[in-house]
Amino acid sequence: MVTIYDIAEKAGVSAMTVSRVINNTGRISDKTRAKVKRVMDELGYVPNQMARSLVLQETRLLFLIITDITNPFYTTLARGAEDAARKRGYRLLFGNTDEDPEKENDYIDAVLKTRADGVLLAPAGDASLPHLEMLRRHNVPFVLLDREVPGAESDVVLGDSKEGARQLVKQLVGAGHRRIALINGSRTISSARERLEGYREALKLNDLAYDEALVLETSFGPRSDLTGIEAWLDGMRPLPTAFVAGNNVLAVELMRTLRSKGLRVPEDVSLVCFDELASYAEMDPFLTVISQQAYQFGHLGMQMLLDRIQSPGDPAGRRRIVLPAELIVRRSVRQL
Amino acid sequence: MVTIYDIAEKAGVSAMTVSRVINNTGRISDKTRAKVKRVMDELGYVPNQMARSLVLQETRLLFLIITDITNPFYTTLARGAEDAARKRGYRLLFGNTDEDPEKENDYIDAVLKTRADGVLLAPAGDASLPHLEMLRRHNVPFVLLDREVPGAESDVVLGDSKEGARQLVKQLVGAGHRRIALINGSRTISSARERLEGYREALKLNDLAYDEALVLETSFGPRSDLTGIEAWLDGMRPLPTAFVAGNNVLAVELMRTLRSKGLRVPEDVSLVCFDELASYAEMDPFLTVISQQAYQFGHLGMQMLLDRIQSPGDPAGRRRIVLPAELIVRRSVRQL
DNA sequence: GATTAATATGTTACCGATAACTCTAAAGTA
DNA sequence: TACTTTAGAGTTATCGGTAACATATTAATC
Repeated sequence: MVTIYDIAEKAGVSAMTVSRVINNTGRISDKTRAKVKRVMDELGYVPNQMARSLVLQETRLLFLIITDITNPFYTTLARGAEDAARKRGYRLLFGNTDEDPEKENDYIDAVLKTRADGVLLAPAGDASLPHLEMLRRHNVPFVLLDREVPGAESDVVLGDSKEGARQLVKQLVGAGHRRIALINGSRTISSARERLEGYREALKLNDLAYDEALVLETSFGPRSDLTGIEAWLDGMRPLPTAFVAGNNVLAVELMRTLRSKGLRVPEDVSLVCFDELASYAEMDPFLTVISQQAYQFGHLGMQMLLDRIQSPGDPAGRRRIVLPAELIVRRSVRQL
Repeated sequence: MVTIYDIAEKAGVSAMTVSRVINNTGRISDKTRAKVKRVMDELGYVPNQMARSLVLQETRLLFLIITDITNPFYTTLARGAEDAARKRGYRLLFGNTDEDPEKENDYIDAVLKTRADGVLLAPAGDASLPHLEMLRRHNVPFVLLDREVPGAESDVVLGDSKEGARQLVKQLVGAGHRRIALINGSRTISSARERLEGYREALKLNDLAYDEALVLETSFGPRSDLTGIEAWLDGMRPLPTAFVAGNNVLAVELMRTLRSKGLRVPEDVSLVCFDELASYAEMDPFLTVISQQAYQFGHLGMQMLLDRIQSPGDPAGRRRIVLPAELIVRRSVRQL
């Protein structure tokens, strides 16, 4: 590997002069600068970022840790985060946890070892608290995305899950449904709790009883973790006329299972959910959903993070952004 | 930040002893080891990866550079690559180029600056050649995914695009179609060329004339780059009875445009394409596709890369893996 | 022409780790 | 007992950069 010392020797100057040319600092005569640059080109010099970071105590590296890289909500979010990071000269490392606190722990470890300047994290769940404490202990700024962690007073960008759930239920009730089921993620995840609560509130508001049998708590994905849907369906008699799914992955799995039982949506049962399925859903817009501004989650979150990083002394308290939920009515609800 | 020197001082040993405890090298008495470990825990020590890499000349960091992070083909591929990398103790950095050679150049630059141990690259196109030469010049092992670059003798994992295109056309011809259009990615991309060629071969084999007007060359995505579909459709008289799309993004865009013109698939026109749309496509399997083993692209590619990295002296020539194309027949082709 | 100021460059120390070598004391050997 | 091993540590140099200070020119000022 070519180093500044190689350049320095060949150009007949000191290493410091080369460093100055690279960083455009200090004063350098045009002649020297030209000579150094020529030698750099000749030898194909590329600065060693590690050596730089070591002395500068700054890596310009950020981590984005998400729970499911195949979920379009998160990839869209990732794009938003990446755009914002690039714009301000930071590089972004992605991590994928599959909602597994173990894997998340591995990534937190990587963050610390790498001395990343900050972290954008969609936490696996409440069990992420020790990880956040770890980050705080090591003074690594972080912003949570999509989910809160009780006990961690952190910056966070959330969707309005409770209101979203209310709207979905309201939509169903408006279409005449009275037996409405909910398939949801784990209660260890704040957004799942909020969605359940919104669902219950909306039921109460419409004088519908809450029936535990109509609620399935499973996982937000990835799909291999989704179990028990079939048994749940078989256990409900009579079958609900409508379903609310806590996210896109659940909606898909539920729909697949319904189909395997010969049940069609919306002819036989109605279905609404959180999140768009994919950009491909636009091909044949079908599901009535609460659409979340995935890109904004990443973009705003990244901006908050960079603000924290670039003004570390700023005493400003915790920042909490709640993005509104938008109901998009399509064709998956049948009017009873 | 806590360093080995802090540990050393507090434990009353030298920094080297601490290093030995961390890496489990050399000889250390149980007593000393225990003492050092205790101090490490107390102070919450985390090794500085950069300092380590600097002296070891190895980062255990790999880059995966893909062209579209919102395309499920690539996210599935990414998962395959990540799994393989984790298993062997490497960390993975993702980059997203949007098929833009400029952005790709930025990432190649990042690879070099970071001194990553290797790169897995889905090249933006033939214009990526200088980037590959750059990597070679700096002795960074790399493996290409999904696309070849003429002039670069590199390891590569490909799909059998030509055969895939042949099968798609054959399927259409078998259903009675004789006026078959192709919407494809840029000819600067090897897989687009192969798909075009397979399309032409299959036409010839079935005594159908090749008509340039029936072929649109646009982009494999992201969607904002897709233009000219509507004008192309309007220019074809009569309209083809069937379409082949060069990938999933194109299929979606085409379908959306067709729908906006009041044309339904398959009632009015038939459509087949490369790649699954998303895992969500399984919800309501509809499109007849050539399904590629996206996970395997990433997994095998990563294994090849790690093999290269871990036996650098190995003189073995270029390795080229071609994964077979599998036709999955569903409901998007109408029998004429 | 001597002094001061500005410009251009060099020297040294350090960031946080590890390799290679050295040293010391206790154990083993003849 | 004298000599060799060996276990368990320490010292020093180095990886590739940059900050801070020092120095040598050249130009400006009186």
